[in-house]
Amino acid sequence: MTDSVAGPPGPISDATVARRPGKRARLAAAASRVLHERGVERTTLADIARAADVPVGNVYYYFKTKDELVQAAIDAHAARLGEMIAALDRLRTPQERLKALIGGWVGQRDLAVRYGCPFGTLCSELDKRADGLDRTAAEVMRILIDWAERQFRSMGRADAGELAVQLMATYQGMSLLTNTFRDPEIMTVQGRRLADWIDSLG
Amino acid sequence: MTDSVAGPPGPISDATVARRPGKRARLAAAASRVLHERGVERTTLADIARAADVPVGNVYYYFKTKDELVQAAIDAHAARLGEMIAALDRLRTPQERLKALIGGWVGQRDLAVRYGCPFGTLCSELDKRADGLDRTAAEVMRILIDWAERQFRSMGRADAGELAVQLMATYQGMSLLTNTFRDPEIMTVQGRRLADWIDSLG
Amino acid sequence: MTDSVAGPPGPISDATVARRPGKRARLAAAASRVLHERGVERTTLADIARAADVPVGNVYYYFKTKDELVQAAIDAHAARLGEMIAALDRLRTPQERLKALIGGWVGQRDLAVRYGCPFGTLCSELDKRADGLDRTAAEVMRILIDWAERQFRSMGRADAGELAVQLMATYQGMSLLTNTFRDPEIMTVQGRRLADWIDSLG
Amino acid sequence: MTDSVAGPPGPISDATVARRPGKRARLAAAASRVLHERGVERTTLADIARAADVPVGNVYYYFKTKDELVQAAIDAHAARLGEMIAALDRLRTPQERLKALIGGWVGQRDLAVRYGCPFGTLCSELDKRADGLDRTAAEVMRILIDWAERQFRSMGRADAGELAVQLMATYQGMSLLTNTFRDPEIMTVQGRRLADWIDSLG
DNA sequence: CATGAATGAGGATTCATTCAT
DNA sequence: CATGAATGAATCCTCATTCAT
Repeated sequence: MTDSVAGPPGPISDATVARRPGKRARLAAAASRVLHERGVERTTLADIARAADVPVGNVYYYFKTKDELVQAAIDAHAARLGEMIAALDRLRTPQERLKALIGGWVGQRDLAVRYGCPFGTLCSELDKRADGLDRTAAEVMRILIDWAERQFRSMGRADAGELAVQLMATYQGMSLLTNTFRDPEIMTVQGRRLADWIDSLG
Repeated sequence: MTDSVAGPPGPISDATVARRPGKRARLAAAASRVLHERGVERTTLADIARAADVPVGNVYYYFKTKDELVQAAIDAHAARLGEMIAALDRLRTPQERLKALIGGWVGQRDLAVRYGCPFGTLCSELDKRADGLDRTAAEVMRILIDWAERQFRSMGRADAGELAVQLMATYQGMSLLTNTFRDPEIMTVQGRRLADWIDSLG
Repeated sequence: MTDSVAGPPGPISDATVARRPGKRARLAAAASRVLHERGVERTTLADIARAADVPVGNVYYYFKTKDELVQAAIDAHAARLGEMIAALDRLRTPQERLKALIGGWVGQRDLAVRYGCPFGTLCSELDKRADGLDRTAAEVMRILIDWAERQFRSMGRADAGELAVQLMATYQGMSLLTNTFRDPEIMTVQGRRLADWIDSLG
Repeated sequence: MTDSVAGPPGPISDATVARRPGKRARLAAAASRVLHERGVERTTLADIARAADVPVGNVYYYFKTKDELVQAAIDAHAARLGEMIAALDRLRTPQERLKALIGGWVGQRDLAVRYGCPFGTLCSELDKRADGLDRTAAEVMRILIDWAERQFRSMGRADAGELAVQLMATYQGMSLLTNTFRDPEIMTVQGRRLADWIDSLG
């Protein structure tokens, strides 16, 4: 999953990397950002190429279709998610970890105001497409829910699965409302309520 | 707001309605449905015309642009929302009303599985567009939040506003997850949790 | 030629005229004006119908095609031209008549600034069309040139025909430049030069 | 001004020109010709593409809108005008230069018969459009008037400006009448009269 | 006669994808 | 490997003209 955002296809030699450092990664990163900002359907390949400072015709050397670029963006999200989880796991208690997660969400409230949750909006749009990208996106979403479930479980909650879904649902919903009403306060207030809720679970 | 889904343009006489019963309304209804199913960007005017069984060229007699059709779909949502609220208001206590609202959401879980919340996905997509449709959609979303706030207030809650946002956010998020994971159980389970939460508020 | 702007088709009874006084004439007048302002190709039947305050569907009772409306506008020009010539003919000398003609042109300079010569722009556009309307327009243009030729002839000029063409050409050209540069002064200055030229011819 | 008819977009290298010799220029030339023949409004992009032997979809690689194609046609006129003026300036006296200009007009009388003055008809049509193309066209028209004014001034005429406008107006008008009456003789006769007039100015 | 409504043939424009060098 | 250029299928929208009542 992280492989596909690492380098060009084929045997990765130092020479290749030296010649074109991270052109593929740049495209994946640009795709991730632009797809969030403009939405999947409104984003053209030219948009992504421009954002990555890669000539349009060259994009197809790295990604054969637009779908593959979307897939790369999903993978980029997965990679970032992995890093985030690794960082959270360094904290002591599950409560701390969950509240740190929530804190991260609230910290990104300005992005939510403008474009909503980077991954939620993606899932929402991908559902309308015939390709199987929505399944891949679901898998990535599942990673975080499973992680949260583990936290709730280690807090001794028998309904850990339901709590994890509730946490993620509330986050997705508050991101959507924050975006709809262009109001960062929604993130702040609901984030605080979520943290209190975590504390109340014992 | 209901006007635009009622009849053809110009003065609406009985004769007119008798001659062409609800072609405009049919288009608005079709727009509402198809936009939900396929998403705003992927829906073509031909799609809507076909769904309403109206020749493509004729659509423009009723709606001058695609945007106006989207607006009509928003208005249709607003109208349905108005009816729903009127029905809910016939119930005795705010708790009953809120739980009836939640029950309605859960009852529509199969739709959520396939396409997500009809209005949330619309808001999410409209945000990416330059036109002002997202503002109109926000107003409609506001209506239900304000209604919920009134219920919480009449339950004596000082934090009624925050509770209303939380309720709506959770609904939006659980719809999104239901859609993403194609799992109606999410609606059932989270709906039950929401109802319990209402009861717990006293 | 004037007949076609007078009344509805079929036997013209007083009753008919009384019922719908000048609806056809109103359409012809509106066509004449709007075609000048917007140009033939950019003018829609709806534009003309609106300007004449006649329902769109009703236009076809009076004019079966857009071409017929253009023809009616040409006829309206011819009618006005006839009246103008009749008025000019009441003046004493050919010099007076020609200079009155020029004075009339200069008096309409604000219209020329905005839209050019009503008839010249029409001739110019009609030439690009496959229909025979350009021939009709040419006939109308010929009327005024012939009239001018008669004036020059009665001034004793053997080259009356050439002078008439020169007069009309200069008028058409100064109208075009006035319109292109949006400068009414061009009409005033060149009008004065034309008048001086008339005087210089003896 | 000549730039836009020179080559494809982006930095113009010899290699580029070698690879695709003048496709953009071909489109501009085709636009210039077809717009004159059919008029701006009646010319479709497909017409121009066909005349340039370029696939329709490819036109947009060179010109983002139809307006840009019109602009390119204007620029092509400006370029030709520049060449013509350069050639005229090689003649000895202003009288010779002006009469050579008139001679050129008369030499193109067959084109005038069929379609009118290439630039005058353009100015006439562009005036009806909301875009700013009419202003650009006016600038090009101004170039020739200013040049003529310089000739009249170097002939010692204090009213050089008025004379220049008169010259251009007469040309525009005689082109229009030539086109309207489909009579090349008008160009010949009025051209001779213009030449005589130049001589009479001393 | 009157008129709101219907119809379908274009026309401009966009864009994912492919190709030639 | 790189890249400007090419391609054609869609899509939104307009409008003259016709129709039903």
